[in-house]
Amino acid sequence: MVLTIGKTLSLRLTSIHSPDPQIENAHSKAYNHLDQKICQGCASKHVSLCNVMDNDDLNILSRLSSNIHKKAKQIICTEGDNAKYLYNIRSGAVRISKMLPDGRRQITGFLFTGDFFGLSCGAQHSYTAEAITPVEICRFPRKKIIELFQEFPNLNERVFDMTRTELNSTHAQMLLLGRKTAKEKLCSFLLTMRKKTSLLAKKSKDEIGLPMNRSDIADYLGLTIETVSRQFTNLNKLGLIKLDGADKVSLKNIERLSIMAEGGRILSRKAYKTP
Amino acid sequence: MVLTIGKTLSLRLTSIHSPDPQIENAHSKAYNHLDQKICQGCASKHVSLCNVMDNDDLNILSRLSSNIHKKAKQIICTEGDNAKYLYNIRSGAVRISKMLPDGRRQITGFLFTGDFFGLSCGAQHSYTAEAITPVEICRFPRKKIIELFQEFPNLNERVFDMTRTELNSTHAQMLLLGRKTAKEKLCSFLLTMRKKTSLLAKKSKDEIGLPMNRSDIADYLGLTIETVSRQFTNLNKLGLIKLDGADKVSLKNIERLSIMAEGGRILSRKAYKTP
DNA sequence: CGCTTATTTGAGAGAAGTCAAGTACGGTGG
DNA sequence: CCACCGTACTTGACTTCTCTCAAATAAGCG
Repeated sequence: MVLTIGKTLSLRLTSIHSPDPQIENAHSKAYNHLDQKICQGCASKHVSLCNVMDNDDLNILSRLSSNIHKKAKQIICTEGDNAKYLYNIRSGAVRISKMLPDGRRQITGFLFTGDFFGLSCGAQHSYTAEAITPVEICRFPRKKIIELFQEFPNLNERVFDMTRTELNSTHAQMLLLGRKTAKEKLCSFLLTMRKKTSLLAKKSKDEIGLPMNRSDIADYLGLTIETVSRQFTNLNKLGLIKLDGADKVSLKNIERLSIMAEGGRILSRKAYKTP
Repeated sequence: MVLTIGKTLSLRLTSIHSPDPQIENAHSKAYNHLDQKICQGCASKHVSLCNVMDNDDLNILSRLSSNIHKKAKQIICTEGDNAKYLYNIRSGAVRISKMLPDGRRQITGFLFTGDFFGLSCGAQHSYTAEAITPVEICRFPRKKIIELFQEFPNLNERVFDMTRTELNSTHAQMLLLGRKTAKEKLCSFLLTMRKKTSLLAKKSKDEIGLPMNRSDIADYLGLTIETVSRQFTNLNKLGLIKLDGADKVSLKNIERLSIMAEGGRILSRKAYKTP
C-alpha cells in the first residue's frame, strides 16, 4: 500500500500502521467560527486552555476558531505541513506520532478532551495528528492566538503551563522508552491512562476504556503488538487486571501495578551488587 | 556504594552510574548577585534567554541572579528537591537525568552554554542536573523570573520559544528511544552533537568533542556502555568517523551518517513488503 | 611508575522481535 | 437471527539484537 500524505511525504506503510486507506480529510466539516453558545456550553471548557477565560472573553476566542469534526482514523495534520493552526480537543481522542522513512512509527502522545497541540513546532508541524475516535476540535489560527497572549496574559500563562506539564511528562516517557522492560511499560501505560480517565471523570476510576488499538499502544511504548498482547495476558493471568474485551480493562491492584511500573521490588537489579 | 543525594533520596548505585562519591555541593561558590559587568561580558548572552534583553535591562536580571560554579560530577539539583530556581548555563556541560528506584537511569538531555533548566517542573524538580564538565551557572529565583515576564514580554516569549523547541527535540528523542537500532541511535547522537557544537561555534565543525563519557551516552540513548562502544568501533571501522581518543570524534561522511541515523537505505524493512 | 578508572573486546544468555497460525470480535447481509 | 467476512487480537515457535558477565587493554593521575 502506498499512501500520499499531505503534499510532501510519500510513504510505504504496512497494513498494521495505517489499516484504512480512506484517510483524506474530505468528510470533515468546518464552520467559519464557532457559535458562541458552543463555547459557553463546551464540555472541555474547564480542562482546556479556555479555562482561564470568562464567558465574555470566551466570545473573542470563539470568533477566532473553527469547529472541526473528524471520524476515527482521519488525519488532522501531517508532519511537514505548514503549521498554521493550534488545535484544541473538545471531545474524543487523538494520537500524535512521528515516523522514520521506512515506516517505523513512534507515538509521542495520546491526547484527550481539553488537550491542545500544534504549538510546539516551528513553521512546519513536526508530527502527525490523527483521530483515533470521532473527535470535535477547535481550530485556532496560531498567529491570532499568539497575538491574544498580549491582551490576555492569563491565557499565555495557561498555555505555557500546559506546555511545561507536557514537557515534564515527555521526560517520564523517555525514561519509560529508554529503560523500562515490556512489563513495566505496560503497567506504566495503564496507570497513566487511569490518571487521565480519572482527571476527566473527576473521580478515580479503576475501569478504563482504551480507545487506541494494540498497534497504537505498541508504537507508544516502543514495543510490538505481539509483546503488548503477551503482557496484557500476563497481567490478566496474575490477576492484576481484568480484561473485558480488548479495549476495556479494570485495574485490580493499583499498588502492585505501581510497584511493577517502576521495576518490581526495589531490590532486584545490578544495583544490588553493593561493593 | 550508598549515596545520599540532597536530603530526600537515598539510592544505591553501581559504580558506573555515579563513580565519584564527592558529589556534595560544598565546594560550589555562589555570589549574592552577579557583577553587572559579568552579564555584559557574558559569553552566553547571545544564545541564552538573555538575548532579548538590552544592556540596561540586563542589569535587572543580573541583580536577581547568583553566579554558581560547579566542578565536574557535582550535582546542581536533585529530582524531588523544591524547585526554587531557574538555572542558565554560562559555560560548560550539564546532564539532566531521571532514575528508577533500582538505579536504572535515563539521561533526558545534555545542556550546554546558553541552555536553561528548572522551569518545566512544578513545585519539585522532576529530574537531577549534574555538571559533566566544570560549569558556570546563573541561578535565578523562579518566582522573580516569572514576575519579570509581565514587565518584559520579550523575555516571556523567549523562554516560551526555548521551551517549545525543547519539547520538539524531546519528541525526536522519543522516536530514537522507541524505534531506532543501536547503530541508528549512535549516528543520530553524533549528528545532534555536531549541530550543537556548530551552533555554539557559529560554524559547521565535523570534529566534535564529547564531554560526556560512554556511560552518559549509553543512558542517553537507552543502551549499555558495551553496545555504545561496539557501535563506535563499527563506525570507526567503516570509516564514517575517526576516533581520536574516546572523547574526540571527527565525522568523515555526514551524508552517510545522516542516512544511517534514519534507518540506512530507505528500502530496507518490512515496509517493503508491498502487498 | 603503579594505581584506579574508563573503554574496548569477547563469549554466552535472554528479552523482545519476527514470522506464522489460530481465535475472537464486530459488522453486514441473507 | 445467524452465517459469513474482514480486521484485530492472541498464541506459539524460532531468531536476533542487545544485554550481561568477564577479561583485556587503554587512559588518566598522584
